[in-house]
Amino acid sequence: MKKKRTSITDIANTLQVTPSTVSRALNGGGKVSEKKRLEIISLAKKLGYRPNPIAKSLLENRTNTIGLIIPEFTHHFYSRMLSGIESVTSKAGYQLLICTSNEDQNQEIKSIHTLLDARVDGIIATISKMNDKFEHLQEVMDNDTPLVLVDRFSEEIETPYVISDDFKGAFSAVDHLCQIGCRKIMHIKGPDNLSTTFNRFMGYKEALRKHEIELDERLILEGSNPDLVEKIKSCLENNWVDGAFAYSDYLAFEIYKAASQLTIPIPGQLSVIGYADEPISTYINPTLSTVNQQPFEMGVTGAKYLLNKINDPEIALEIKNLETKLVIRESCRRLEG
Amino acid sequence: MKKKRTSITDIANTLQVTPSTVSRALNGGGKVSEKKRLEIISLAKKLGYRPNPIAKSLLENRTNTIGLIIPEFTHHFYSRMLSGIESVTSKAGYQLLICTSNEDQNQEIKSIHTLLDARVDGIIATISKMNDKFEHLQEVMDNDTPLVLVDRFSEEIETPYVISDDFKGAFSAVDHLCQIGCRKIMHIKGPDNLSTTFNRFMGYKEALRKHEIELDERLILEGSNPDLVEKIKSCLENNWVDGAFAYSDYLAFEIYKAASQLTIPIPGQLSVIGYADEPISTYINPTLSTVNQQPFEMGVTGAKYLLNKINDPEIALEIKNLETKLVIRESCRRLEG
DNA sequence: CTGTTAGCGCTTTCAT
DNA sequence: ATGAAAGCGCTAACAG
Repeated sequence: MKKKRTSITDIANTLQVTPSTVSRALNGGGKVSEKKRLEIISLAKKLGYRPNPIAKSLLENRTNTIGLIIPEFTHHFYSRMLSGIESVTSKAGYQLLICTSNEDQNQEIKSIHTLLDARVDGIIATISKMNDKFEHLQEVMDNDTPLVLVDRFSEEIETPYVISDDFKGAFSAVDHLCQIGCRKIMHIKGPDNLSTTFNRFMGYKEALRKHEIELDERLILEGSNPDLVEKIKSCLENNWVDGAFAYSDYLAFEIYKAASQLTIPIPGQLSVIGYADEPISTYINPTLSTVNQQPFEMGVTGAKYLLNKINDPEIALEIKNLETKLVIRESCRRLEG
Repeated sequence: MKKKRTSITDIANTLQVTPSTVSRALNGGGKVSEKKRLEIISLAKKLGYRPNPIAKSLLENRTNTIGLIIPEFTHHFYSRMLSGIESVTSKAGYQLLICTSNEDQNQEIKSIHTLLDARVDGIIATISKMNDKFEHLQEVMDNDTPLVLVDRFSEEIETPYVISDDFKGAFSAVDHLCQIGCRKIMHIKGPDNLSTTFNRFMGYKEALRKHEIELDERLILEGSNPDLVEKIKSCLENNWVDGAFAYSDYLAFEIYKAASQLTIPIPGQLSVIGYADEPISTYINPTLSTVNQQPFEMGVTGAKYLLNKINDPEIALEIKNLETKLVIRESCRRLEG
């Protein structure tokens, strides 16, 4: 059985005073005679007294806890975001209650209820890929629990967001490819239904438009395609491609595989840019150019905003579109001739 | 301001019964007339009643919360471990309160107190690299809060552990190098003070002994050395080396760099094995042989043990030494001639 | 079957 | 300056 911790009443009893007095002495606030104050404080220290935040929570209707829902832990992106969030919340004296959704909306709904039940003071969440229900998020808002959504955006739910400017990020990548002379630029799309997939595709198209390159439907591939590598190879073999922009660094790596199988040199014949600046991009050969989304900053920004909203619920609703950074590495080179 | 949630008393009042009755109706236990029971349940549903776990915690002196301390989020190893832990705890209806130590013992101490204050039902922790104080862990045990230490071991603290069998893991790696004909095997050590560093080094030595290879001090390098790559190069240049075992996959990658600078082919002239099976090992070229520590399993095992201990504090103290798996990839090849 | 009472640890009036 | 009392939401022991 868990040992009973010393409570304010224990101190009160041994000192022949009331709990109220002890509470006042410990919290500095009220008036207590200097003598008693010192007595109480020293006994508290001796007994290793630590206030029970649960009792306080019950009283104050706040828990000093932030709930967090992320799809999973293992992508570097989320780890970094988590670090960013943690760095802010821990400094502010908040604890983190973390749930994962595994990209499953039902689990997301369950997690929301868990967090709501736990009476967290606020929630930071990344909605799962497949999403068609929004009542649970509405529930959070109806409950006046501050909510900040990060990374993924949905038209359906009106709440503060911290997202990455995928449109500009993709645009800058493809714009770069064009500037170094690519004219036949492949794009590998991300999962359906994701705002990020859509926006990166839009950025791609806009960059082509700017450079007056006509969109070639044959060069738009679905990342979820089971024989993606074969599809890529067929594009490469037919010499349809001199540049590629992928939805993620992992999908860019698939391009590497295809190119390697056909012994097409990167960046000699093909320049490639990925997305997210995952660690993989610095390990593969040649090192991969990519778009950094600043996930740590995203976490920091989201957490700070949430804390502000907790302290001032009337704070203006904001949608922060974080700048991305184009990181050029070995996988891009100006086309000769 | 946060909206007041409907409480058991609210239901009691509107239905002209007492809170006890409502409690009984909702919890199934006691005897309540069928009629009232249905009335209460339906009203509870209508009002969206959700029990307040905080009140229950106060009463029962348990929180259904597990505290977790890890060095950081971004290493794949910890992410996987975290996933393993989460998969168990969430299924068992426990929440996770997560703190990071950033490998700083003072932060670790602070985190322990945070978790203890939060009255978590148990703690899973990976102690930080530099550690010379142990009172905080003792405090946890004195407080009768079940504690399981994972990944890193310390003689100083007697509690259940779930660790990876680093000795055997290292042994199997170096044994393999010997079997494919390596006789001059370099080792790059991990951080001082870490049980894992020590044990992997021991495994290395034992494998050499088994194959009657004399230890060559010149081939033992410190991973923390700022000009590690230069040191490695000097070993390679002098032709002292035909195999290498590194404390981590990242350190193994340093060997790749050195070899690449000297255009020494891997695995043609040099076989390399890393440790941990981090994602990097499948991305680099050639793909890196390594020792998989099964971090997910480690998390699962630690969490299960902790839950058992929470339910039965008298459970026998155990030190689980998880098996590792040698993963052979392209970076190893039998030496010709 | 249902109400009363008490209490988990703490804070906050309101008296004294 | 201090004590008494009430209450946060819930459960459990005890009376009816």
